[in-house]
Amino acid sequence: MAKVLTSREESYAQWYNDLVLKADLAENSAVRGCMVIKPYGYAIWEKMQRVLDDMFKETGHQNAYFPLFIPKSFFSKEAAHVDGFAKECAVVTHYRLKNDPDGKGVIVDPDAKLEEEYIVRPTSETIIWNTYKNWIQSYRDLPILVNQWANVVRWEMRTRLFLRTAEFLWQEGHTAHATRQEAIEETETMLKVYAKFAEEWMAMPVVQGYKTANERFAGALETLTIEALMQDGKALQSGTSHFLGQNFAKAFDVTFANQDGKLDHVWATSWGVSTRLMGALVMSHSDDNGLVLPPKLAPIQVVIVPIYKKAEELERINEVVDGLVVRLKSLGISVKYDNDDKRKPGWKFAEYELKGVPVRLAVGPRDLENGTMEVARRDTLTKEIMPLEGIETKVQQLLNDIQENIYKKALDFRTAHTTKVDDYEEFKRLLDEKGGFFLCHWDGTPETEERIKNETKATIRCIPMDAPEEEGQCMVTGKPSDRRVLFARSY
RNA sequence: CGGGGUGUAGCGCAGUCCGGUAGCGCACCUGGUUUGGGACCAGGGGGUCCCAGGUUCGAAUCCUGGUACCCCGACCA
Repeated sequence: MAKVLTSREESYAQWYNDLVLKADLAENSAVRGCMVIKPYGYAIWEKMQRVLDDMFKETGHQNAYFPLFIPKSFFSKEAAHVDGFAKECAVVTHYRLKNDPDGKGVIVDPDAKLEEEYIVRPTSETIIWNTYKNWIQSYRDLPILVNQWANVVRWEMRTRLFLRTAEFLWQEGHTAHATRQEAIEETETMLKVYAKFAEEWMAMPVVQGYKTANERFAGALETLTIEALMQDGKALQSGTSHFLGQNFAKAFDVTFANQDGKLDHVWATSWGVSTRLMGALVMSHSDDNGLVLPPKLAPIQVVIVPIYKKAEELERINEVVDGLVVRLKSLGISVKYDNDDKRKPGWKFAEYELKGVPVRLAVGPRDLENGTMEVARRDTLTKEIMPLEGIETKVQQLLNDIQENIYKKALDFRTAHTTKVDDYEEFKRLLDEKGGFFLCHWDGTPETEERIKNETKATIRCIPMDAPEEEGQCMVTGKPSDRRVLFARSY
């Protein structure tokens, strides 16, 4: 087969880029740092959205929509929040263009300068809390459980398709609660939703944990995260859920009367996942032949390719396949019958492999004679001949097997690349030689964390939720530590 | 924002050192033979050589300035 991708070994970054482009997921646009998500890539995102949206609804949330533009003054009300985002905000200063008096084209009309500039939202906490202020008077108005699907803009220095783009699509949940406890529970619930989505739909194992103070969201008291391990041994933060305490309520003066009639500030959370998940999906499972998609998120789960010489043969194949398509669809399987005469079987095989279609069925004259089909699975690249009779249930089972298998494969990889290390020199050595996750003792100080980051480029991805208590000594300072934390180099 | 690289047909590239009027592969169009892992043969169409200025009889090629994108770093989801 013609190699269309750079191999992972040759250059992981180039492989990723080639794959996103060649599998028709996305491409760079005329706008610096902004991508075009192509129909096939967007179809995957839509599946992600649908599943997540259902999960949000099941946990009691409703969707709403807030403005793209945020008055600069709103933005600056929460000090930590400003610090976190100020350096990467796009700003709208004018509202009109006019013809260039000196010639061709248009210029910004200097007479149309805005009284107050708008920030293009990098996240919506400020506009939302300014709004919630009007929605909340009493404990009876709480909780507010709202999510929005939106685009946001963060003017990044360096961008990579899906992993970091100047504009990206995401969802942001913003909730308001009467008690601290309830808000904390919400934060945890939503992290669990993300973890479940990552593992059961994306087939991507994640570590759930707490961010250290350094890595926390700007304005949060606690940030929970799911961290996934990519095939090149780097971590990818794949979703975050923040306990915001009363910070935004105080900044925007959002109070409510509790059951005792006393005024209190509202407790807040926010949580989000973005199109970055697309990058995570690509880097979790794919190989040098192309994309490998989990069946549960694949836009096309089964593709059927006819093999024929004459038009009469195709007609006979069509008859057989048409019935099968109906049976597969009735099982809820998304199937594409590609009997396009302009492409040949070999071309189609390669194309659907590149695009990560989990199962491919091929039917030719031999199969018509024998009452069989050739069944090929993308994850293992294996093929077998199966009887046509009852093949739809076999295919359904196969899709489940593939979903499980790629999860297991990713989990095995993570297990093999998660190392307990107690010695700092060994940590540095293994970080270069092996990569992956490292479980190490840390003295809990931002200074030590910073030092490790500067010296090794590894950061604390999280303090895992399930980390067992374990007496130990910080690998750098030797000071006491009561549990191991998760280190890695990351995207 | 620093370092490196690249802009030539829809895509991938050669040609640039050493100036002479643009080429290869894929894709596309026509016809035929093909079709169980990216088919083959024959014919054909397609270019402001990133932009602007300069040098020259003549610039894809040399000079000056600009611009866009990619990769590596610092910053971040």
